[in-house]
Amino acid sequence: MPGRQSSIETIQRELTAFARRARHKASQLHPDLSLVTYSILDLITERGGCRAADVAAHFMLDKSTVSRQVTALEKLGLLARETDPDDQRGQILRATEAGLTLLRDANEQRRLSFTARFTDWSDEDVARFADYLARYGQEG
Amino acid sequence: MPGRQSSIETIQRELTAFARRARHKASQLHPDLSLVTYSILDLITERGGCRAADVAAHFMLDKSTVSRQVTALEKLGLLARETDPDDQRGQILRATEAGLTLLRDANEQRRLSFTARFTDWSDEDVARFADYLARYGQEG
DNA sequence: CAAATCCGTTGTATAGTGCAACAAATATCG
DNA sequence: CGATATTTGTTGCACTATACAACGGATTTG
Repeated sequence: MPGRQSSIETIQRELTAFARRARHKASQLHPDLSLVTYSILDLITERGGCRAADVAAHFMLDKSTVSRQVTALEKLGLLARETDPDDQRGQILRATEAGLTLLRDANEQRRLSFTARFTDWSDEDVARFADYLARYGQEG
Repeated sequence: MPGRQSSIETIQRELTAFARRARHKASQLHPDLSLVTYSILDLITERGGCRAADVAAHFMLDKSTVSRQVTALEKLGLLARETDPDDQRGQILRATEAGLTLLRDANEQRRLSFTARFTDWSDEDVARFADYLARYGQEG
């Protein structure tokens, strides 16, 4: 029996290892979208349009960082901004058609890559693993 | 019933979210060691001394990156290099006493931080989560 | 209305990273 | 054995992601 403390160490080690590799893999998976731009595009799409400040808060990024990433996405034609009619300070960010297409494609490639990793796993194990991760993510 | 595909999407999303935040948190946790330098110090200690090429391979980093991180760790007095007597091209990297002390301290802080996150979890759930993560990490 | 606050941009600095070129040591093969 | 290839690490260069600070415009608050 491994014991709780040793299990926690395993979790820590494995999650850290994953984090270290994530950017590398993300860029390999889809060269046009970094982990961050992908995440931004995904968030604003999921929310049906949101503001840069929301993105910054959600990802714990500085607003200047978000501003630059958004500018980059806009230059690539993947995202459009419009001034919020209710508050002229803010902008509402939305993915363009091209952005949505790319996002769908990126999601699909990521899905395939992840799916390949779970070929040996039973449906039950996949479901439980997902539950644990969701629970972990929620608590922090 | 969520279904296998949707579980895989959850896993993907949660792991991605974790990766995004990991560096940020790591630097908050211990300002002297970044996620990468911490990982390098940990690896060479766990292996009882190893070479820069091994580090690069293990973390999928370019050798130049490792070279610079190792230089930085050496300048901080956390790590020492000695030429490998069996192969004068290579160097054997080892943590110094100061490096070991800092590593132990960083590990302890990380342990506390992780432990706090699992206060609501049963021992069984923690153990299963660790098993899943280890299994996931092994297959890639 | 004046002051404080919020939103986004831009200037500046830093860390992390990869690629390419290189030098030295070692391995391989004719 | 000797020429060539490979491995190991360093350095120059470029680029991305990031934070912090200063700013200008818009809105809220007192």
